[in-house]
Amino acid sequence: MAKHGSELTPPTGDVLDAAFFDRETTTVARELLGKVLVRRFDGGALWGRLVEVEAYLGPEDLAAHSKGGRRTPRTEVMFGPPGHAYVYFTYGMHWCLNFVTREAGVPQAVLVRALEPGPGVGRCAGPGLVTRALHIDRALNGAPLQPPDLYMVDDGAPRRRIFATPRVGVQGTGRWEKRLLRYVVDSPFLSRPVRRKRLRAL
DNA sequence: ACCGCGATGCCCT
DNA sequence: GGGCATCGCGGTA
Repeated sequence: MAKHGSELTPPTGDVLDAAFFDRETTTVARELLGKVLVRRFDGGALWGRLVEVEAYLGPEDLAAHSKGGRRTPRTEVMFGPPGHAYVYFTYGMHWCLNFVTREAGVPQAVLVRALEPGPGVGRCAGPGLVTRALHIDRALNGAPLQPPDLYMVDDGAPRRRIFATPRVGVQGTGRWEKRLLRYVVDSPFLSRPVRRKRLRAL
């Protein structure tokens, strides 16, 4: 009996590989919706289905940590190859999980903002909650998105209608704060409700 | 429903 | 030292 995590088996299917992440970041972000994030540790497994993500398009994107090509110890993994985890710490208490996209040298990423939690998984309606529920922290920064520790699975679930909104918590970045780079599917597990009227279908 | 605010620590053109 | 890709709470409505 494992100490932590569920005893149940996570969904199986194709594991998303580096080629999946080595594409337009907005495309990757949209296609990630409905796929399953799996976290294994201590012999247990935790997982959830992605329902909310955001694209960060540095260096142009003034809301991205990699804006202006900023290359620092924190942003370093975003300059690396696609299909790796970028995990950063914010507000003194929260970790945020991103997936690095595009080829090495192009510092872009997709932020995981909300999941529909699998069995035994706590609330995942927000980036800080996702990492807390799945036990994700600095130890996974730079990790490849491959079994066993952390990976994405396409279990063949049907695609759902995708909507786009401005990104959460992005201000003072001119046109970037208006761009529709947050992608969601209709779900009760979003980090914040989306007004039907403002939804823009893709 | 929206709004303000405190917690808390790392980052840094 | 100021800001931060957040969260949960408590107030007002």
